[in-house]
Parts: sequence; structure tokens; C-alpha cells
Amino acid sequence: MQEVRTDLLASVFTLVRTIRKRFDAQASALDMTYARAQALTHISANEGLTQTELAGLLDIRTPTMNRTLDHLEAAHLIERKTSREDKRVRRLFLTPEAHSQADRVVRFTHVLRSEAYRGIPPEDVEHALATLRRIEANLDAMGNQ
Amino acid sequence: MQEVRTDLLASVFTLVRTIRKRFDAQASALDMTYARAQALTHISANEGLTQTELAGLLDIRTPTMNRTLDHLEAAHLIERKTSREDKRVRRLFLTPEAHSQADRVVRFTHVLRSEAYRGIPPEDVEHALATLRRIEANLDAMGNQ
DNA sequence: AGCAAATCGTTAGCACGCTTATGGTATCGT
DNA sequence: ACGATACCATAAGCGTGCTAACGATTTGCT
Repeated sequence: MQEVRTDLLASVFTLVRTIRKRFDAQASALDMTYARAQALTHISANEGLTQTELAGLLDIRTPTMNRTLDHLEAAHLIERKTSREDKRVRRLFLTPEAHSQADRVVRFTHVLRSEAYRGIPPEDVEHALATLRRIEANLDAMGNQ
Repeated sequence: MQEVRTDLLASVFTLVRTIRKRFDAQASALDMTYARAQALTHISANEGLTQTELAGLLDIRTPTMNRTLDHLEAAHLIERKTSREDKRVRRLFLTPEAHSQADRVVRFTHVLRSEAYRGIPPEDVEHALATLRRIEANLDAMGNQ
């Protein structure tokens, strides 16, 4: 039994907030946040995908995704085009002026990642990832009972 | 450069949501959430502490803590008593009927933790924790420039 | 003593997760 | 053909993180 402050689970909570904060500090000048940037870069890499597909890629729910897309659309960074074959789905595209924004955001993300991993042996990162995956799998298994 | 889905940072985000979801699924019957449970257990272990102290222990901001305490107070689980020596501070106490609730919540947390770590060698957990701490330190260092 | 600065708690408002529910469209079985 | 079912996007509302700003109180300086 461990003290909360030194526990791995608590550390994960803190780390998430730190990542978001650090990213937002860099990207606020571009009116960007971590969540919006994630959406934008995935649309950029995969234009024409549907909202459900994008939510699945980022592993969030469609109502959450929908609101993020509302923001991106209001900022004229994306367009939602109703599919001709299936009028339920709306496919996602970058506006012409959004491509440079997307590139900038991708660079931010790379900078953040390389700063995060600075001085840490890649096998340590791999090892930590494997352990988090095992924890994730344990918790998921808990729920399916 | 890694694909987002397999990246450690993305995994951390997903894990946080999974922890919260799993805990809340167990604790919703008690009208509890992870954040409220964290507050409750820390007050239980440390009665008479101030709101700022509690926020510091959990590493969240005082307005966030304040709102969580509003919920706990509305549920008659805690009391805020204005300190006599310093009329700005309000010290936190469990109500008599909250102690059993706090005990139940502590047990939930232990169950969750042991399920999460099931089958994972303790040194792997330690190793992962050390790596996350290094990442955290790197990101913090980024901000102080 | 008295004014400036710091500290505590709080309010207000934004971002982004979630669940639940709903309307429109497609699909599938009979 | 058509009625049930499933699926997509969306609305509404909650929980919990944040920052900015504000009263009340204390502390600290001169």
C-alpha cells in the first residue's frame, strides 16, 4: 500500500494535466488547445474521414468530438460536408487556410514530445508504455464482468 | 517519431479516463466520484486541514477543490469550520456519519489499485513511475524558461 | 499606526471528458 | 414493401480541470 502522492496512478493524473498545460501555453497564441490540435492533425492526415471515425481514432465519444469540431468549424479551420452516398454522415476536410495551421500544430506536438522524452532512454519509454498498457488491460477486464 | 495511437503520452490520456470510469462505475451507488473520494480520504486522514492544504496535497487548484468541497458539504459528508486564529481559513472535518463512507471509499481505492497492478511485477510499476516522473520533470523544466 | 502586499476562500466562465436522449437516414428481415 | 433495428450526428446537462478577478483578513514595512 502506497502513499497517494507517490503512486503511479496519481502520477498519471498529474502528468495529463501537465501535458495539456504545457501544450496550451505554447499554442494559445494560435487559439489552439491539445484536444483541438489532435483533431486537426488527424483530419489533416486523413481528409474525408467521418466524425465517428475521428472519434474512434482519438478514443473519445462522438458528442465530445462534435463539440471540438464545432470550435474548429467556427474558426474556419475545417469543413463538414454531408456525404452523398449516406446522408447521415458528414465528412471532414481542412479549409485551404488551415493547412499551414495544421503544420504548425504538428511541429508543436513534435517539440512537446521530444522535450518530454529528453534524456530518457527509448527502451525506458517503451517499458513504461508496456506497463501502462497492462494496467489499462487489467482495468478494462474489470469492467467486462 | 511515433504514431499517436501507440505513443506513451496518448496512452496516459486514455489511462486517466479509464481509471476514472472504472472507479465511478463502482462508486456511483455511493454518489461518489474519483475526485470527491480523493478529497474525502485525505480529509479523513488529516482532519482539520485547510482547503489550500488539501488542494496542495492533491495538486489541484483551490477553485477546483472548492467546488468539490461544495458537493461534499451538500451531501453532509464534511463541515467547513472557520478558524479562530485566522478568520480567512476554513478547516475541514468529516461529519460523524461520513467516517463509514470514507472507509468504504478507501477500500474501493485499494481494490482498484490492486486490480490495476494485477500480475505486474512491482519493479515494473516502480520503473514506469520513475519514467513518468522524468517526463513530468522535463515538461516542468520547459515551462520555467 | 497605518498603508502595501500577500494569502485564503470564493465566484465566474472556459475547455473537454462523460452519459442520455433524439431526429434523420440506412439497412435488414419478413 | 415496409416495419423494426441500427447507426450518424447532435443537443442537453453533469463533473472536474483551469485562469482571472474580487472581498476579507493577515502580515509586513516604514
